[in-house]
Amino acid sequence: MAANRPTTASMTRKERAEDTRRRLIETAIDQFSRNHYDDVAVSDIAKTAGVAHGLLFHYFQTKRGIYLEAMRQAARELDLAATISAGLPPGRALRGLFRTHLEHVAERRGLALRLILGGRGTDPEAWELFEADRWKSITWLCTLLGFDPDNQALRLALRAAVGLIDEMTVYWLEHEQEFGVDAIVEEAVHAIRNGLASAARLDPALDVEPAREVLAQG
Amino acid sequence: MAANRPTTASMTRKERAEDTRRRLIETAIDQFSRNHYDDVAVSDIAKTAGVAHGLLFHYFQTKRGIYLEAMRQAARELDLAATISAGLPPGRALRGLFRTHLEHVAERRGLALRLILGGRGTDPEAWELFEADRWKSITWLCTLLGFDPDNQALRLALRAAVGLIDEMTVYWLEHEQEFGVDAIVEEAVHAIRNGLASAARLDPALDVEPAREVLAQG
Amino acid sequence: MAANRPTTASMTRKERAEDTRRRLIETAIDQFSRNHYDDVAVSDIAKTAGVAHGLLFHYFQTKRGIYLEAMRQAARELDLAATISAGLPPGRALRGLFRTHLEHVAERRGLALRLILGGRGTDPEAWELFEADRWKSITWLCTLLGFDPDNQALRLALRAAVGLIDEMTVYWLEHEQEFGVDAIVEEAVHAIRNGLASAARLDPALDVEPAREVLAQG
Amino acid sequence: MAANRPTTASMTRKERAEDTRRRLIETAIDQFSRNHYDDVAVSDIAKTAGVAHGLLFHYFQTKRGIYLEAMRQAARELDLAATISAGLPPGRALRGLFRTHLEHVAERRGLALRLILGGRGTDPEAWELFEADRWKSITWLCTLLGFDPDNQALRLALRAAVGLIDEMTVYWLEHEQEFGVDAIVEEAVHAIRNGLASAARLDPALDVEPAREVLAQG
DNA sequence: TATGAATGAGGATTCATTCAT
DNA sequence: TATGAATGAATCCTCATTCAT
Repeated sequence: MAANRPTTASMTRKERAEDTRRRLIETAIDQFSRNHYDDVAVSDIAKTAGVAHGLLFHYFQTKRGIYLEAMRQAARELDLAATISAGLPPGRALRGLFRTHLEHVAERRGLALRLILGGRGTDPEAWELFEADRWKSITWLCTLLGFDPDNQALRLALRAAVGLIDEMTVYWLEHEQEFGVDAIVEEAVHAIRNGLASAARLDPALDVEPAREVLAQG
Repeated sequence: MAANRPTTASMTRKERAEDTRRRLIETAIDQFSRNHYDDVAVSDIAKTAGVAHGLLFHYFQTKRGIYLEAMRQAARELDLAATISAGLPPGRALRGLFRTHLEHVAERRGLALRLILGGRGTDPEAWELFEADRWKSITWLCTLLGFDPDNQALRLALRAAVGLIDEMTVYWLEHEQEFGVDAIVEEAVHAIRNGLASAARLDPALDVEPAREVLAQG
Repeated sequence: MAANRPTTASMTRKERAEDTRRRLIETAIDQFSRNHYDDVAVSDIAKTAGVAHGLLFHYFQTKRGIYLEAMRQAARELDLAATISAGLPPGRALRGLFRTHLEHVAERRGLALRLILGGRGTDPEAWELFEADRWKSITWLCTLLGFDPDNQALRLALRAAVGLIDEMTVYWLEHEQEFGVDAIVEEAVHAIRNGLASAARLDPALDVEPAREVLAQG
Repeated sequence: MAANRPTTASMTRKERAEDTRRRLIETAIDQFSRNHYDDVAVSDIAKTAGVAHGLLFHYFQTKRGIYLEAMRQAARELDLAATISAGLPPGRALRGLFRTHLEHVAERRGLALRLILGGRGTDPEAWELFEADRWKSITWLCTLLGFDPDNQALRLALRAAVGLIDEMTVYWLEHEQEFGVDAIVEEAVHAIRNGLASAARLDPALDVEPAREVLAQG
């Protein structure tokens, strides 16, 4: 689990401190993606990280402190929107984004299943962290396709489509990838396109056909 | 909170016991749908139910015992499939089922948001209880439409469609029902129909068009 | 475990009550010889005896109540002195008494190992019950041999001899009776005879030789 | 109760910790030799030791943990064999050993009466601790006298002799030492010598006379 | 006599957090 | 920065005992 890093001996005091902090967060992410907040003991995190109990409080003040820090770090790692590559045609960009996302998620299975796809069941504040990323992606997509990101019908339909994609991802992860990544990516695009159609039904003022056309081409 | 019931005086000993038990479960459902397992204290449940601390253990042995009992009861209350009315044409039946479900869910908002739609984040064993209901519904639908409920592509696509519906329901609940129930029901049916199409893309051996047609008519 | 008794149906009300009581005590002896007082739950006794929880209190008022009643019953069952047969020559009587004791003890292994031979570790009040039996036997023996049962040296030496016999019994019970009962009985008699000698050394006023002679003949 | 120790102020942090630990064990021995395991409350131990409730668990994890640690410490303190002085003639060595043992036991009356001489009635695991010491002494004695310590007859007879000695010790302790230590020591030696004779009767292959002779001289 | 629901005190254990070194 | 001893509140669970039926 621990990557090979320079030995303790070869580090300056500051580097060692930085390293300790990193190790704590790393361990925290690991524990919190396995267990619920209340089922994780700070003393366990410290012990596993090989660090004195009290030091954890020196760095993060409180249990909730290290928890949120860990969540922030996890969100950063799995941030969909962070990988958006500008300049590509929308269909291409979206497909690339989904593929990258699936790869990330497959790598960090436990983390993803519990934190990202785990649903609202977890801590609300933490959920917001990940939910914010989702909305960032939705907003980005709306803008890309020339829609008003505040349109209620669009928001409902696209958020629901993301729900579909999340659930599909879970099924895919849990069934040892019986389906190829390409097929899943394609279904994700379909989900978005169907979402646009759904939005148009809920709000007839929307003209979604051009956008659906554009996304069809990848 | 307490429903109107016959007064304590008018009950036999056994009826009073039954009532106490019911009251405990009721309270437990309430508490567990507000807070996470670890954040609920058994003593609180007992106190709220107006019952001695130890009695709870007399009935349920352990905290987890009453928790699971409460979850089972909640699942029973919100069981989609339980309301299936036989004999109707599929499209009609499905729409009726969705409508009933949405009404239930609107009534038991807190419970639904945390437990049913709350996701895998909560207790795995509890999640299974609700997940089982979902699969029961999916299986019922497959059978109704003449499909093999074990087909992997169908399973993935329909489970994903349910994910969409759940997320749509959450959005609908959280936005004070800006959209009419009818519109949501209609979108849910679309989600299922799109799911069938998705399944056919993943598994070309499937012939889904007739079923999609049938569902279009409500 | 439960002996064959007339069926419940064939009993009068009073007999049934008597039977219930007996069953409770029987169960209590069993449980208390397996576990320490605090580790036995009244509810367990009641459940095992197949009797309502509260009924136990009807009969015995308190946990300690049924405990002492059970101990008394156990003491009665294993009372050494109870089997004393008058009229025999001392050596013969003593040997018969030891043999009977060993047989009893072998039959009620669990009970004996924990309660009788278990030592002072158990409840003092219960220990007294069994200790009293021991002193009764010692007194009987002194009288039989014409000694003053209050002589301190005799008391110390004979009580110590009983300690030897008890420990020998434990060893014998735990080693599947590698040694024949006859040999053990003979060693027990030796222990008593050595006890007399020991008493004489501690209190030179005692003349024990005649008694030692008498006991040698069996 | 508390021995004279350097004041708190004069200690390093580590020394103070060590001291706290010691104080906890000391208190535990005290409590457990007065009351049965279940009748001792951890919170009482902590309070008496003047230490926070939770600290006890920091050191010993569980109630049973501190209990066994206390028993081990008690066993160490009263270990007969630990005081064996090599090089002396057997009779002399044995007598010295008995005298030391009696002195120890008289000092730690409560502890001895309940734990060491208390018998099998207490916790089996704890009993084993003390029983092991007894067998160590018996083995030492066998070796000293040139016997095979695995001989069954010897084992039975010597273990029984130890039973005699224990019971004699109890009587002696409870009767305010009416008999002098020397007399008791001498009787203990007699018990061992009689044990050897007993073994020879049970196993005629044993030649115990020389050893009995040797022990006679002290 | 018999039942088992109801009570509430008591006790082990966990754990976040503080703090002296 | 780093350590781990110390604190005490919080919580689950057990169990003897009572009592209405």
